[in-house]
Amino acid sequence: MPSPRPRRRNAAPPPRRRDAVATRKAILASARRAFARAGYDGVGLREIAAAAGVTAMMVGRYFGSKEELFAEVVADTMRDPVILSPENLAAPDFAAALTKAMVAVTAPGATPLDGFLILLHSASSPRAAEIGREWISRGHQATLESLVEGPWQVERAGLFLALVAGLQVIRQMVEIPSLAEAKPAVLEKLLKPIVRLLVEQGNGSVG
Amino acid sequence: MPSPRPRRRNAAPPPRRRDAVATRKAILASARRAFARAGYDGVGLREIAAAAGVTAMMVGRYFGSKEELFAEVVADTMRDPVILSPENLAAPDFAAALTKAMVAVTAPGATPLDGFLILLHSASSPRAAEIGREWISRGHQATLESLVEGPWQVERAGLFLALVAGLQVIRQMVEIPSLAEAKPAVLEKLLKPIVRLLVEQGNGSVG
DNA sequence: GTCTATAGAAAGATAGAC
DNA sequence: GTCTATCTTTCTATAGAC
Repeated sequence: MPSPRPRRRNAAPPPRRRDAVATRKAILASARRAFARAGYDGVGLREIAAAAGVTAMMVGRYFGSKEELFAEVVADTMRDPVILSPENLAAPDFAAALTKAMVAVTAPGATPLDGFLILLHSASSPRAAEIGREWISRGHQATLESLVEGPWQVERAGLFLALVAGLQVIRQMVEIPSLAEAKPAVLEKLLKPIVRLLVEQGNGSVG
Repeated sequence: MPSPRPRRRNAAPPPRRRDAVATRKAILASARRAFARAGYDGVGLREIAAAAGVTAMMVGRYFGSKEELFAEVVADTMRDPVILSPENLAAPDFAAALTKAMVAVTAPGATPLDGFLILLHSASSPRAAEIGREWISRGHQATLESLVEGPWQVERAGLFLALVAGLQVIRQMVEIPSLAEAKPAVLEKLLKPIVRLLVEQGNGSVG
């Protein structure tokens, strides 16, 4: 065997196609879509990689493991809140603004709130649930507690989170027609007084 | 090899230990616990079988497949509702009764509502989600629609379901401390007016 | 009726060529 | 930096002994 490797010159190794940062970004975006749709256990690294245009091995190379990839995706989606956004919090009637945003982002097919959705779909994995608990507790729960007026801020902030989670479960995850096909205006009308009860003052004398 | 099978007489084949109905019941109970804890994808047939004291093969023998076993477990848990129980529906102040039940069954560690919990944990499996959607739509949603007074029964019934689902997500699945460690009395006090808004009449003029 | 043993597919992770 | 190929484990489902 005189020439075992006659393919190419040794001087100019061809840099395949894409650079590192673009590949990493593509994998992250693909993983975000896949986890939101099928959850941590419901999707494989091969599938994520294929949708990103690379092979499964690249995922391990860039993120170490599936779990680390998941953690990064969650961090990415939780970074800028869409319901508790600065604009909504600064609105004159922020209960109304929160309600409107809540209905919009939990619409079937809507993806802006996929951070929450990823957690809901992935809660069967203990490790995934723990990652999500950290983000919600230290992020959204804390924001809400400082926002809610009146007594029992902690509990009322938690109930607000429960309401958002429940809407997402019924409308996006299980897709029960009663809410999945409901008109946004109707939902807003029904939800607004509930949100008011939770975030505005004057709820200490009920019951 | 003169006597290849000298173990036992051929006249009295020993019926191992348990009868069919007891084994089936044990498998069903084990599967219910396992699915509630880890979801459809999060648990294997081996684990379910081991907790029931049998081998994985028996599960296939009694239920055909994992999916059929799951469907039977869901049917079993959905059969008698614990929040929408006849007693609660017949209570003088049924909004208060529903609220109390809602807080009780979504307490961390509580398992009476594991039908819902199983679905939440299993929603990443498309087939499991579909099984759950059928039960909720035709069962609880229908019951609620006939119970709710006033306009928009469909949407308000759905919102009630969303509230229960959200409580279960936050308190049992993700276990956010704000609600998981909250006093039941506080939660009842905060939730009662919300439940009233949803199930009692007179909510057509808000907004 | 219950078991051991295994087939066949798919998962995550890794080695090594180029 | 990217690939093909493979290791190891784990899953569901099934065949066959007793």
